[in-house]
Amino acid sequence: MNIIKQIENSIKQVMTNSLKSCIKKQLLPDIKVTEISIEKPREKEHGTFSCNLAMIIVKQARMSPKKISELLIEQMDFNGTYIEKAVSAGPGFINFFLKSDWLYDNTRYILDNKGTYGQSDYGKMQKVNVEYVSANPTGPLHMGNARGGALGDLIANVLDKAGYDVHKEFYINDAGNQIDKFGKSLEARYLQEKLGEKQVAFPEDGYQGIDIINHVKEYIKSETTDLQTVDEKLRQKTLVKYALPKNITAIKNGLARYGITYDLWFTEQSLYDSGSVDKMITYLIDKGHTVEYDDALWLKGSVMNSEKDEVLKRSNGYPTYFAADLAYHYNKFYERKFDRAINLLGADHHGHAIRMEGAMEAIGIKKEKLDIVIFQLVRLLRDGEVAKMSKRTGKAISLDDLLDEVGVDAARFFFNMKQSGSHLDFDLDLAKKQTNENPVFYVQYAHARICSMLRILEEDGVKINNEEKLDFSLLIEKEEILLMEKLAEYPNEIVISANTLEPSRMTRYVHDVAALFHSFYNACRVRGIENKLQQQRINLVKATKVVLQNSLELLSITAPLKM
RNA sequence: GCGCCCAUGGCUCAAUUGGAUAGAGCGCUUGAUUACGGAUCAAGAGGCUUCGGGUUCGAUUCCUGAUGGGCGUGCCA
Repeated sequence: MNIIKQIENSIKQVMTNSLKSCIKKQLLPDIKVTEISIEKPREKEHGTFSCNLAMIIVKQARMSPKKISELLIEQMDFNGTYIEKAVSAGPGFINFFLKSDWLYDNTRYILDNKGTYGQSDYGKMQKVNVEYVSANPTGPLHMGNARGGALGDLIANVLDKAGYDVHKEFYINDAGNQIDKFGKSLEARYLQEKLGEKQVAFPEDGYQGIDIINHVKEYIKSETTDLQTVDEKLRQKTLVKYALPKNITAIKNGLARYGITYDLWFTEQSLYDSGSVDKMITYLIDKGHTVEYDDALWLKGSVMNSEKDEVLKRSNGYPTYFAADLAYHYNKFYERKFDRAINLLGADHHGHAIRMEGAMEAIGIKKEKLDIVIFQLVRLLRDGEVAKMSKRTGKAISLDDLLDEVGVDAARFFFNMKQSGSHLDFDLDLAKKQTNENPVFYVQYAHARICSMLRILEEDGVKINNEEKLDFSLLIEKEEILLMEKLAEYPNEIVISANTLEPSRMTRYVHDVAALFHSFYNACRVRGIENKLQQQRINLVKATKVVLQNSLELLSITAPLKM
């Protein structure tokens, strides 16, 4: 149940009926309305919900919005709703004030449902494929992957709770050019180990990372056959076959530590093995979407709204990453029948994203079915300065380094504090601080405080499991009402996040819940008060705990019992 | 050059996707505990939403121009 949506619908119904009645009584001309929108006003004095219908139909009604709103209100019938009154305000808004029952009912609902509170059927079990991180397996995970991971995982979680059938996927780029490069880099390091560093040139565009050298050293320790004498191709292939699975395992372990697991690790190579890439290319040729020049096969720019053509098959006969990615998307939509696909990409890939979106129609997929979420790049800050290198390893800071330094909870929270479109400065010092400056601790403290409160009450001999007939009618303090209102917003926050694919609002939401709880805590005592009120407050505290737990779980952040 | 993204108090970000008096956190100032965890709370100061022009009942939001920044513009992925 999503009580906000439910009430919005009931208000829409009231508005529609009232409009009909106005027209019937010829108070208003026959007005056509396509969509009535209900909003949540910023100001408390403007009610719990408001509607701007009167202002929208000004032209059709040929009347002042103020007058229209008054007519509409006169014809309203609130029977069977939570509405207490409707008031015309400002330029012509109609503000709705609700009876407190809606909050009491919802709080009861939270305790009846606990872990499933927040779940809705908004998505109607549409099959959605969410692909994120998909890091190059030629090296360790970097900060872009870390942000994409936290964001993608939260998007997947939010869609799941909003009632979509979500599949989480990692696309392993284990074919093509960069694997060649990986092999050549390994080979060069191998020969350098064997013959001396100066004797063998390292490829100009090779992978410089120390992890390549480590792979080779380990390989030499365990090697049975000396690769110096074998054929170049076989040597590279052998080294790749040794090192690539190790890298993939490291990525899997790193992400698992980060709290991310996938339904499927899809390999690019499988698209070649099954002939899907060739089929894709043939299909595009048949459709007349391609053109040949400079010994290469190109996808026409015109079919993807681009000025430039895009290479599908290189002059050396190898298909490009772009061709494989088209085959991959064909696979998602046609072979696995997803209704929707969501890809997360760093801003450094937005060129690819635009071309992919453009090319969807060319392979027979409606472009609305593919959502590419571009997130801006990350800067790490330490002592107010940009931090590029890890202090410990001297290399670029990897996900593992970050988790060692600030922990999973802080990383997950910080990467989701900002909208994907904005650049993100990750303050390492702040993430480590165990003070009120750090929002993660603020939120977790609220949860720990609730736990310790309930523990103490129990030690006092107070019954804290009194959920048979839940009554909240004594909760009338401002702090109690505000807290209950915030708890009621939870399911809708999830729906909005799923809808916009912008779930950073969830970190703000959980922070708000914590803040309102702390206010409540300071204003309303629970311990040592009259029994009836005490029971109601205990149950409010427990409902708060449920919402904190659920939203922290959504973010993959722990909800500590004490700190 | 062209394309995409961004610009909001000192700092980091919001603004229900076009709504009412632009909100939070940090920092700053003042105050609160013989009581459930002071890792908390209450209050205050701080804004020409980068700058022009346009669209309309109404613009931080949409269009357009300028300025400043990030990224892209490969037979890389």
